[in-house]
Amino acid sequence: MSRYDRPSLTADMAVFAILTGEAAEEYRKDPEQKLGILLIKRGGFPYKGYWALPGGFSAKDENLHQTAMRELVEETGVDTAYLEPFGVFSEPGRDPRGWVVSQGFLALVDEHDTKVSAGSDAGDAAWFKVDVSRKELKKHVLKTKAEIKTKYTLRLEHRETGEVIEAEVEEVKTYNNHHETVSYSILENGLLAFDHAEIIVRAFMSLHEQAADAGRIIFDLMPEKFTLYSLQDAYEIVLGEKLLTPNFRRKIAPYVIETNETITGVGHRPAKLFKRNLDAFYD
Amino acid sequence: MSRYDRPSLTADMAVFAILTGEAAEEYRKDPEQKLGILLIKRGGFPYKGYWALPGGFSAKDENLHQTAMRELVEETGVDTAYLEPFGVFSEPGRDPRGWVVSQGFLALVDEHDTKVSAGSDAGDAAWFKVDVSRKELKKHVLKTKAEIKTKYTLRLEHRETGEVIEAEVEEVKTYNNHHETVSYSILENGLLAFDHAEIIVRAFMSLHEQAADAGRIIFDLMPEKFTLYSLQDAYEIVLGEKLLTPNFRRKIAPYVIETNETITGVGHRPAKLFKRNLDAFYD
DNA sequence: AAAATAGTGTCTGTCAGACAGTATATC
DNA sequence: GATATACTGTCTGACAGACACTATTTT
Repeated sequence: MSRYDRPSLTADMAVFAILTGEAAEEYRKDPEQKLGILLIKRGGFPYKGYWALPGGFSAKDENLHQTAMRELVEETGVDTAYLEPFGVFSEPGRDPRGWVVSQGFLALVDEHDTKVSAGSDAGDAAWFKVDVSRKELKKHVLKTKAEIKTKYTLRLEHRETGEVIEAEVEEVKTYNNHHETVSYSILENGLLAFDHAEIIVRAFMSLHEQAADAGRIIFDLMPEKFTLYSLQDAYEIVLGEKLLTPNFRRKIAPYVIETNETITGVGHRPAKLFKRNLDAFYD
Repeated sequence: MSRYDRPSLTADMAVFAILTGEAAEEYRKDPEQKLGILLIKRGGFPYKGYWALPGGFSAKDENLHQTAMRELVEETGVDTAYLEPFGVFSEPGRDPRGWVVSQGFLALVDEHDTKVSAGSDAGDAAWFKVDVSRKELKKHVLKTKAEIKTKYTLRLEHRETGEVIEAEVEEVKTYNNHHETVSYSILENGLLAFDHAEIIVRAFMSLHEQAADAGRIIFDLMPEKFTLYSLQDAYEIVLGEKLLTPNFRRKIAPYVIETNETITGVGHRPAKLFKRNLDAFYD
């Protein structure tokens, strides 16, 4: 055993939340909601001054899920989030300090539960609005081999300062003898540390995919009580497309229960508040 | 950095294939097909004489996918398999030799491409027929918390010797404040080394899930040319249920192309051979 | 002809997509 | 009453489930 080198092991977390915009300018319109991700400005080398995902080293006496949970509590104060591993990042050279292998975690939280206070003291943790756009670059198909390149452009905007980070990640799907292989490479890092541009893109893809499949994962981004429109908005943000209200409501009806409360102070007819129907979540 | 302990890192592979049974006794019936997994009898301590998944340590200059591919070639001779990471195993104490973290890979191969020769010399690598049965144990639902326990019974049968290994793994899904957490524990190891009972069960679950969703993953278990019935059989084996032939064919029609060959020597009307329709796989 | 598998046509109910319409709060 | 959002009813077409039927080869 000891003749093998050993890597350091870390858990990196893509913490997503729905960010509610500031009160709208147009006096009666609803505030815009966006998908947000939590990033931390690095204070030390390497990548000093760059933005990175929250995360940290795993200790010998804990599993990686515990590592991630521990870091999440430290960074956000949240202790009951949806937390799920979505990929391992082990490319040689991904960390200039040496051999570091990272487990990526997808964490979904309700922003209001976090203690990442808005505009906190020069704080090094901040919410960024996330936009991921996808562009198929080329299909290259031969007899027994095919290659499809897709470019993902990641745009992050600092919620308070407006600072913008842009990064590009390329996905290559190779079909060799009908077997699919996927690989990623970073084309442009922007001000993101390490390979975190790739981790963020893949975390978003994982979120998107799960939302498209079962959908229920979106509830983990919502507060305890919510309106059906804010829920629909969350779906639309993650799926990247508009949904038709009647159809959406028909689909999620089994998963929600009406309360007898409504929202207030909105300048138009107030919406009813709903909560999750727990029973429907237990398959 | 150096003040942290470091784990050893390994890739463990659940190599699945469809095993075609011996010629049937009843003179004209088709041979039965089963799902098979490749296991290796451990020659050294710990767990000497127990069966384990093929796998090995990752080296500093390769990523985990390369580690897995390297091991797969060594063990089976196959170099173009479907190979996909499905989970990380990092529970403290999972390996008595120390801190070992393992990335689990799902590998799907066509058995006929492998060099794990049937009944090879006291060989320490062997195909086992796999059966996983699932039993929901209990639902325990309170106001803000729920717990669902499910027991998975794994039954492995050595293809040549008939040796049977039985293991049991318990899955606990906890819903706390509406957030799902899943954890696994091994109830009964049988003659399986380390936590490989859990890895095998979760690999099977991953295969099952992907087959139920998109379905196309099943093609990775098939040879280049196949009959629609053998394809349906593979689906049925992985999904664990019978399918209706006309509906199945309607569903997979876009993914296959008819050749003008047929199988021969079957004692009844021979079936046409089909191959994959590559174009349909490129989303 | 019997056995066994190969393969097709079509009815039906469910459900997602689309759209038209009604309701109710604030300003 | 104007504005803005809240909420509902129903038509339609696509598609999965079910089943009845025909076809073709070997023994």
